[in-house]
Amino acid sequence: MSTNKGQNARALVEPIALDSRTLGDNDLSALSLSHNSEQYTSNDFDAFANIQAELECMNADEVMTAADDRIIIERNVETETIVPDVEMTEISEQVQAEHVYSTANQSNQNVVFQTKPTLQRVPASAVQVKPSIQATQSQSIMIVSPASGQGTSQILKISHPPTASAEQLQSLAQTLITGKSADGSVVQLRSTQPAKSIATTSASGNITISNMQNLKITQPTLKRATQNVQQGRNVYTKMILTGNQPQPGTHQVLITSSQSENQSSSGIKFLNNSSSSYGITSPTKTITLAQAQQMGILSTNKVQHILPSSSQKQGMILNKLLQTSTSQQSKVTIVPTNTAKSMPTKILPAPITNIQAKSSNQQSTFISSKSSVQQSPQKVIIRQSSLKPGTVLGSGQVIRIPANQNIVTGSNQVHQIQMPGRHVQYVRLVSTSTGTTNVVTVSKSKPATTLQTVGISQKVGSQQQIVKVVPLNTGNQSLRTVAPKATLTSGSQKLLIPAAAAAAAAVGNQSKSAVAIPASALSQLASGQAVLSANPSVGNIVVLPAQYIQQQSTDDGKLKSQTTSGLLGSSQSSTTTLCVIDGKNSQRGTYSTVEPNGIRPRKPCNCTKSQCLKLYCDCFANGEFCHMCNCNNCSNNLGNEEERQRAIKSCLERNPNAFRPKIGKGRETGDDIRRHNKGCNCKRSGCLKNYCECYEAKIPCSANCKCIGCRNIEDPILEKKSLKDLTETTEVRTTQLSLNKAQLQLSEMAFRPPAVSNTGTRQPFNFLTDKVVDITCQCLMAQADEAERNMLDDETSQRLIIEEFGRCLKEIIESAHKAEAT
DNA sequence: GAGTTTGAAACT
DNA sequence: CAGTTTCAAACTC
Repeated sequence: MSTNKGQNARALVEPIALDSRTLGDNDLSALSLSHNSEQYTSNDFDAFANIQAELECMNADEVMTAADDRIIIERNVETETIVPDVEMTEISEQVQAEHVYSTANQSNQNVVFQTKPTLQRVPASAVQVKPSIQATQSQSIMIVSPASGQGTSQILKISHPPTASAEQLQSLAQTLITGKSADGSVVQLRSTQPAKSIATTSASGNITISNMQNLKITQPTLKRATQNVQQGRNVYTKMILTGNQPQPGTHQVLITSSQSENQSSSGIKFLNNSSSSYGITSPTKTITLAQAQQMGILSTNKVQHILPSSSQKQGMILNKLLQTSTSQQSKVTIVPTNTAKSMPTKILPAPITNIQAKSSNQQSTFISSKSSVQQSPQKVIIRQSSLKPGTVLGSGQVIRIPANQNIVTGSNQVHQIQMPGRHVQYVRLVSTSTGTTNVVTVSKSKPATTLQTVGISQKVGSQQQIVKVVPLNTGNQSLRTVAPKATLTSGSQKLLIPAAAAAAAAVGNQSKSAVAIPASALSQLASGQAVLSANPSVGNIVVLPAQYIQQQSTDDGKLKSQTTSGLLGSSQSSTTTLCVIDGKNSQRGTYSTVEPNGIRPRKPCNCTKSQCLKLYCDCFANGEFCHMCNCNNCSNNLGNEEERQRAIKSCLERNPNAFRPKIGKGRETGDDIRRHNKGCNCKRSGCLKNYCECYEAKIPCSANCKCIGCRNIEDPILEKKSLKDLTETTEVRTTQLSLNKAQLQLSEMAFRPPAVSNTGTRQPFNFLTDKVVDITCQCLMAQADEAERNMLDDETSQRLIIEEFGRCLKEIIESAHKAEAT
């Protein structure tokens, strides 16, 4: 295992999408955990995952070599701390049952499993458990390789306390491996019966065959891991592996499965009840079903991951993976950790200051505990569920943060913002090697989920820099900002992004549909600026420097949380907005156009009377704080959070969907055609100006619109034309339609002559009623208009009009003859 | 940059 | 729910 010392912290936050279809608001609330500022700097970390699972899909021959019974990873291995993703899909047969498996085995074990490529079930004969000779660490490695020896092998690393017993490891491994059903869609977290099927080759004699069913079932000892079961919608089954002797280093493994109404979901929760710090000395890692899913162990279908709450009020909402069933085999995402400089991955942005590099005797093959936190590269990744499994993210440690995780205002914290009906926002923050933080990815969130903000603190040099990420509402603005309307370049504030960073961002877009922004670029962004991702699949996020929030908090002293339910817009509009506030740039009222990397600052508002607390204000409507705007008497800021919340509430009372995106995707056809959810009401613009929200969003008006004289129709031919051409073309069409209509009316009127004349005979002139004459005149006028529009000379125009008149007369006469015949 | 137009939001 | 007013952005000059 190579190590990369000196690499600076790297933080990636990848979005994890939540699916409202599988996870309702209640469900989210049930899973919601709040976080305070001390969450990651105190013993609260103890509540987080303690078991690290590392899977890596690689060729069996290159995976590892066994030397002295010690597993050596010859390849850079990334460590990942994953905050459980939540997905309500799989049904667990164990409902509301919590099992605590207590063991007190002090021996450390390295376990090697071999199973079938499908990993659906571990054949008894295929499983081997090999204790590591140098079992001085609390980590075990399981190699899952195809029984045939062909294909890719997967490494499952499990960090566990020294007291972890072989049974625990086996059970855990077995559970993980058996977490995939035969069809790849059902995840069963039931306690497997690995003991019966596991043949141990352990020479230590510590490994015994245990049946998990025989384990002591107790009430969960994890007070913080409470799961709210909401009326049977989501029931979680917890299997807890815990040490009998709570002590530093003792770890608990909580495997949680949930059951929802229509979909069953499973989750694995790893909890650490020890009081030991979440430091390097006891690297902990949590693997969720989502992770397992992504690693290929589990099906990509519907896996729910749940993270343990850290404290009584600190709950962590699990992210729900949105991935639908994919026939594609999941690959293991390999994020090369800085092997030499790698540091234990933390769940969520752990406070770097509290992490001490203790080169413990721990021999984690995957995690290097040598580097200090400041020096260790740290990458926080909120993984977007929609991403294909196996996407190579790059090197660095990975931290997965649940999309709906609550974040309490404070430095180093992850914020959760409850957004009823809104999508989860994703942010990937990547710190460069120089210690700067990069906002890499903002992904699209799902409705009926909660938004989360992520605060990441990192050391930049000797100064710690904290960046807060606040989800934003997407909407038309984002759409139009992305639109090639780059007309405000002059005088606009520049978003300086190094070319290298831009290139990196481009690379990120290729693999992750993400936009990378170097910290330096972020620092250059004016506060309140919105960085939009050209990627339509990303969500909106506002990044606020911690100091800004802190300052605001200090100013009014009442800033507590960024939880603004309903404040932030959902991101169905599938665009991402990053609002980076660093407080450094004082330029106001300007914004730049879309950057080459698709990032664009937010446009400032100019509100004067609304205090930016009404939907008139785009900032407010998009769930953003006004910053660097031109507004007057603005209350859309942290200093007026109370008032702002009232305004949000008021808006939601008037319209519960007030903060939902106006532009959605058509569901009926299953395509991705965007449409205005509410529709426009244009009357005079013909829906051909930006007054029209549909036109502004570059989408044709739909049946939802109540516009008058709409010309914003979906016509591929017309779309290629300019506005002027479009207008003219539309006029031509209108004229032709009127002409055709008049002609049709004439034909119909002529064919239906009036009543018989007094003489009893039907003469042609009897058909020349006023109506027929009127229609004939309309035909002639329409023809005249058409000739004029075509810029025809008078002679030609007259000829056409006369010809039209002749046609009318002919039709009248023919109609008369038909009438006589009848 | 001032004034006008426009349509969404807010209000009645 | 329809009509009116308010508002800020879009637009024009």
